[in-house]
Amino acid sequence: MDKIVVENGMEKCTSVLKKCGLKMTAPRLEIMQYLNKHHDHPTAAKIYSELKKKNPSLSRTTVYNTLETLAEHSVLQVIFITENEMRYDCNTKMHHHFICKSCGTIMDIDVRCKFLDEMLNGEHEVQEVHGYFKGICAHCNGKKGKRSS
Amino acid sequence: MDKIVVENGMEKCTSVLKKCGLKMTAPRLEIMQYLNKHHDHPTAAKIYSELKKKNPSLSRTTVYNTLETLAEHSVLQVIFITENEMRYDCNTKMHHHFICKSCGTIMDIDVRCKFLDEMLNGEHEVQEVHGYFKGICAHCNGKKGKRSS
DNA sequence: AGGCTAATCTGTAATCATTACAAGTTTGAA
DNA sequence: TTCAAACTTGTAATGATTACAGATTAGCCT
Repeated sequence: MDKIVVENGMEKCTSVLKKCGLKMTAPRLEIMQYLNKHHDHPTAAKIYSELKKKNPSLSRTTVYNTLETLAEHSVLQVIFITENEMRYDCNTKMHHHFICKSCGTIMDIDVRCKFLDEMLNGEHEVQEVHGYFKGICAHCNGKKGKRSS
Repeated sequence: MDKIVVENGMEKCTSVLKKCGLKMTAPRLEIMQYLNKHHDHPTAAKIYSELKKKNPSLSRTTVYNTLETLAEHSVLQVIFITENEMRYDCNTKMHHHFICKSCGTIMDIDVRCKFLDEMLNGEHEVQEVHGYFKGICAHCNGKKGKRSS
């Protein structure tokens, strides 16, 4: 495998791995970097095919293993918004998503509704909040709305 | 296949099918009835295995086809809250779900947040809203909360 | 710097939910 | 009753994900 090259901006990734007690490996750094650069909530297949180009020895299994490991350490979030495939998001704050049924863009939506605190705290112990919306985004609607990265 | 038996409470199902321009068949009635009776958001596999007991000629494919057809006609809703499997809900009103990480119970949660109208209307065209929460339900927490069916 | 060991990576094969397809069956209308 | 379209059925295919076992490596220790 290629030697690990610490590119600009990769320091954050290495410190995250150290904090988690995980070894610093090329696949991990590459996957973390990819997710930091691409906020389009890619699938494992997309990540694999993109990274495979630069690192042909990369294994599909490694991508799955790495994503699972990083998710376990809360370095990234798994979301289910399209059928039968996991998507990954390095934004680990509680937030919702909006998928455009026309172009497929998946956007983050910050949501902080009172109902969560009011209705659920004290009764259920909420540990994760996920939400998703489907429709046609402003961009596809021809309106002036801007599309997220 | 067995003759279609219109049991008590099945009239609603037959009228729904008629309204949708769908033919009245045993699998459809059985699946609709099952979902009307069981609000635990079953998977296709669960529905299949349960209905197979009474109707051994039932095909897995039929269950999938029927669920897809009914979803297309908005007779039921597909939700993704557990990994890699679809779950079905005959409650077609916009609502969210809460899954207990301990017992697996999936509960409906009515949500009507202003943010939807305020933040999205006029820019994105929202057609579907889904949301889900994960945590430990009141029942598993030993609190007095009641569990939905 | 060199050696060691647990952690990690890799490729192949298995799993599991879902879908495709083609042939047989049935509903509902004429 | 007849018929065509709609529907059901079983088998085979698909595609994402996981299991597994052997090869490799990061990071600690000396």
